[in-house]
Amino acid sequence: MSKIDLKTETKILNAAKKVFVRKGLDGTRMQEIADEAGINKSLLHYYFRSKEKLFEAVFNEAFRQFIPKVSEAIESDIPFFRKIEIFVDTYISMLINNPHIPIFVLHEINRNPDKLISFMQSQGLRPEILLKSAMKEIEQKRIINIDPRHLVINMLGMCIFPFIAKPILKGVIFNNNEKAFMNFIQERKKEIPKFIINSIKKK
Amino acid sequence: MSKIDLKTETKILNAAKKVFVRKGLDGTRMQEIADEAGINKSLLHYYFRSKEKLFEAVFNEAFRQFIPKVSEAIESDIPFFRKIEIFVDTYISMLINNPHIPIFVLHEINRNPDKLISFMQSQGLRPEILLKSAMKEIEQKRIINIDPRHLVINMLGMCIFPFIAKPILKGVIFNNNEKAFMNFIQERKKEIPKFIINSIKKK
DNA sequence: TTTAAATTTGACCGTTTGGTTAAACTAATA
DNA sequence: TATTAGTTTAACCAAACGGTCAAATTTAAA
Repeated sequence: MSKIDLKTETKILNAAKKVFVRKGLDGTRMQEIADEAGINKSLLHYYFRSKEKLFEAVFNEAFRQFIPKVSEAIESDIPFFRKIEIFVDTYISMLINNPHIPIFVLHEINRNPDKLISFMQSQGLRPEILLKSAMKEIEQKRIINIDPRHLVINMLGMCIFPFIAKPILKGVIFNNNEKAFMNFIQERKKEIPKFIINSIKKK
Repeated sequence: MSKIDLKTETKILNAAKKVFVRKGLDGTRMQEIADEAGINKSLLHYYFRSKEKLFEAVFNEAFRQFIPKVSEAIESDIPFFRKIEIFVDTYISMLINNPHIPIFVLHEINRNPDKLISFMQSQGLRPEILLKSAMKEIEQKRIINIDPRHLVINMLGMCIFPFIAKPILKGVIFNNNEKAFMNFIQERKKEIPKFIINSIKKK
């Protein structure tokens, strides 16, 4: 099935994702989604009842991607430092493939925090896994004593921030050289784990 | 001069900032700004010609705040680790007072990256100060060998990220307890420098 | 082939939007 | 007081918006 023969519903979802992620809920015009999908505007309402409903379909998928799925690696019994390396590498790789997801999800979530709560519960979101994994490591005195919540948020911040601030960083530090910036992001797959492990390992 | 007697132009700017920062450029209605300022909508166009112009006035100030002013502390000859402590403490304090600035600036910058470049040049934005300060430290072998760009971005990410992801973190980690979350943010003023210094100090 | 259901279209609608305008009001100057 | 420039208001406008609808077209079952 070639890309041009995709089911209409799929074409709409793809187009909507592209436009919503680029322009946000308010900045998006239904007509623009229709154009992007190469279909009539009425079809949007035929398949999804309203702009809000279409947005939610797109947002839910984006949000699901944004929340790292780490259960497998983290719950296994590989060494803790290796888990950090895997997490960072996996998450940054995902962000490279979906560079606009963070700013999109975080912006919409800040605009409407209420929706988040119910949605998170509907997902099997289990952040305790990461935290508990770190706590066990502290108890066993294999890393220094650090609040695992700070540790996890530090890690997430270092992974995600460059994608949100990309235009600033690219402009200020890399003279708008896209290649140099992306190369820098690749480096971070190794730099971030190194930075974290350096900080929390026992001396 | 009481708050109620502020000049109209100031009232507009305050109201516009409040609404723009909360809802973004597209999500903001001129009428809502007028209501917030307690004036007639036409006055907005009397003082600022268009929505775009009014937005730019608000955005420029927000962006100025977002870019840390650190020249003084960083350029002085206090110890490098102390500089990190001052930077983080100062920046997080500013973010506590303006918690919506990051998501606002970063969202609008991603929507229109072009505007950024010319604007940054008009400002006396000098990121090299921070980078050079770190490089000197490395040359003198007082901290481990680390790319200063990663170091700076790590620091910024850890400071800013919690404010952008606040609804998620607050919901997932703190059961929507605002006080607990804000207390956690206060902790980070000390935790982040500790985390960084731990990572880059020579052993 | 006929028929009926599903899909797609263009024309249309009511509302909301940013923006305009002319008139009213205010305050300072002469 | 008369005049004038600066300020504020209500009424209004054209364009853009999300959404509807009936007709046209396609698809597939009978």
